[in-house]
Amino acid sequence: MTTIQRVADLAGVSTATVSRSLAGKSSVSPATKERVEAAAKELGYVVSSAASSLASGRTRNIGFILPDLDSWFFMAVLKGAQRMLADAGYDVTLYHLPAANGLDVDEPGTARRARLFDEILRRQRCDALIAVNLELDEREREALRELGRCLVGLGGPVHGVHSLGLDDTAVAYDATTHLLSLGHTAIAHITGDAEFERDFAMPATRRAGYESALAEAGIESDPLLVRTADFTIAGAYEATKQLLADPHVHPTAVFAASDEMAIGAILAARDLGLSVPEDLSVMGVDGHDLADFFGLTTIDQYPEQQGQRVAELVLSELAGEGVEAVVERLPYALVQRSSTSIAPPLHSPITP
Amino acid sequence: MTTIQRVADLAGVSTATVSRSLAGKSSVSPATKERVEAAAKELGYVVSSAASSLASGRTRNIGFILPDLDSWFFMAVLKGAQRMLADAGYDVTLYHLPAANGLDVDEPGTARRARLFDEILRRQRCDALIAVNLELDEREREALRELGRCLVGLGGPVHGVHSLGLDDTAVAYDATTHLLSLGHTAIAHITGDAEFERDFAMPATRRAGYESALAEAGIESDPLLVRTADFTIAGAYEATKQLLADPHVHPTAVFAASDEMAIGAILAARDLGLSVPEDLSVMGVDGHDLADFFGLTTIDQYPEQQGQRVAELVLSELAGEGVEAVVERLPYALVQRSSTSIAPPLHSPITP
DNA sequence: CAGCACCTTGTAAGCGTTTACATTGAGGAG
DNA sequence: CTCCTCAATGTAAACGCTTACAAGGTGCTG
Repeated sequence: MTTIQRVADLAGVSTATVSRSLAGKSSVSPATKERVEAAAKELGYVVSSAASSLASGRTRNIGFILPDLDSWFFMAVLKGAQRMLADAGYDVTLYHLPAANGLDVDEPGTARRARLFDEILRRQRCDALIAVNLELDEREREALRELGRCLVGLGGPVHGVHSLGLDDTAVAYDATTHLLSLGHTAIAHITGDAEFERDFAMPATRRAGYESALAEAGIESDPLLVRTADFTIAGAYEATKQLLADPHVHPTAVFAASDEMAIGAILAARDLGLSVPEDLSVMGVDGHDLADFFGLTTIDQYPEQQGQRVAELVLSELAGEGVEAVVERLPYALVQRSSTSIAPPLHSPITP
Repeated sequence: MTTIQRVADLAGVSTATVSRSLAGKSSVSPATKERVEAAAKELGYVVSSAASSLASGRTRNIGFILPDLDSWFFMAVLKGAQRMLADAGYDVTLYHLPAANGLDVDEPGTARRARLFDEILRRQRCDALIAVNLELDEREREALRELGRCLVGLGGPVHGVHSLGLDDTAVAYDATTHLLSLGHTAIAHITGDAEFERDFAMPATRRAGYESALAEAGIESDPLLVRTADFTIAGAYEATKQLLADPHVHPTAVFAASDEMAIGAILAARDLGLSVPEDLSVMGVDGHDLADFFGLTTIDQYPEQQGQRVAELVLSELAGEGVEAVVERLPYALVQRSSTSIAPPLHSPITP
């Protein structure tokens, strides 16, 4: 182990000067700094993060808490954040927060969740926490507050904390309005099931946006046109099949709450012999890698940039720059591709 | 901050005893242990990881190095590993290792890569490293060796290091043999481009397995039947379209090197008006979440279990149990679904 | 030329644990 | 009863760095 003492000896200065030098503090003469750097390089010296953390109270590590490791969206966000943080010299430690489904308190997921708040995060391994899409109960919120760490939420409106998020109502409103402007009136909505997704207010919010756009257009919203599924291709595929097979409704457009769901909808339509967009327009939300491939019209929310942005925010807060905005709305944009077009003349899409 | 001293005071013992107690060392009387635990709980004491690391040299943190954050496969592996490690009390820190494409040395990716080896990993933040699918050059290998940390590779055969991996030749051989056994003789192969994927020996290995199976069946392999693309749905989609449009070849089956590629192949076939499996059998490798949805016959390599397994290995090595196997072959299994069936009578699939 | 301000550097006191070693006391063997 | 062993605990020295504070110089001002 090459310690700071060795570097100090080689450079002929004290360890304090080495520390200051390497930390880029101003009060070191250029000549000394150069000598120190040369010595450090020669010895291949790198600070020990444990010692540094213990002495300074800073870890140069950011915790990234997310509800799922196998969702495309979260990974895109993580990617953006990781890159920015790494470039700033921060490591990223991953914490998986299983949904607390509230049903079964003794269930392992709940125990894991409690453990995260009671032990893991309290080990002081992180300077700051980024929490994606999570809704906390009061006890958990309190636990985080006690940590006294910088905490910023992305997506889920973490109460009383800096957070970034889409204006989900506006997003859904805009998407629906796009379909309305194409002449669609029977617009279905595929979204997540609010019951199951306790950690996740988004489905309800998006649905509200969808309904308000309809209302504004003077269209009464039909509960039969709203279907729920989990946020997967397969889930939406099933939901869409059922929707399209239902003789009581004849949607000419589907607004899905995520791109993966929208892809499921497209595949379902195809398998029922419907053409997209001739028989059915489909749009999603996200800006998924595959959106282009499927020609999917979508509301792009630039997930990778979201990650970057949240990282920036954390970095500037750590740098002591007072960040005022407690809630920041993220940008989004409608990207028009080939999965939406003007409404076909009214007919039952199942029997062309 | 509630320190160990406070706990010691409250329990009426020395800090040494508290430390021993909480670490579960044997030489503490049950009565004392109980008192210490009660005190710790009352004060909500949790050890400071920095102090503990500095004193003990152990970090309780594992580094997970991977070439990509947006590949389904890596995330599945990560998920399995993260869960197992978290349950063992370890945190997981993510390191992104951009491919060193060798072309442009000054390119930022290369700089980032160098930095990872020269600085980041040397900060001693991890007790062990798990490296997924990466090929190192000599300098990098040396850098890792110098770390003196436990290192295990998954996938990419990290030279001279414990590693887990599929027998890619056997996998491809078995897949191809499956198609042969269904009567196919014109079997195409969609795989990664070995040139571009410098960090990735797998495409070549799988291709070898594919060819050896053909050879064993007395079939001469036709270079026109082998197409390359990046490992994405979209890439394979294009490659498959070109393959199927090529008048010189008439494949009745496609073996794709990954499930995502296989899905691309299925979608391409559909878009050309071919039915899967009637006109074209398709199979992949991985065990993708979506394989079931697409009825994809595949060789499941249980990525999540791979993550668990690699985590287990690391944990037992850290526990000091001498692990002997330097290379461990991972299990896999053919899962037959509806995307493969017996070969159709010979004809050009493009003009039925 | 004294006095002052400021820049650079060194000194040394932590930071909160772990752990080698010393100490104490109890129980068992002889 | 003495001596030895061993279990349980305490003492105190690291662990490798950061940083408040002190000290020494330099150059300027008046």
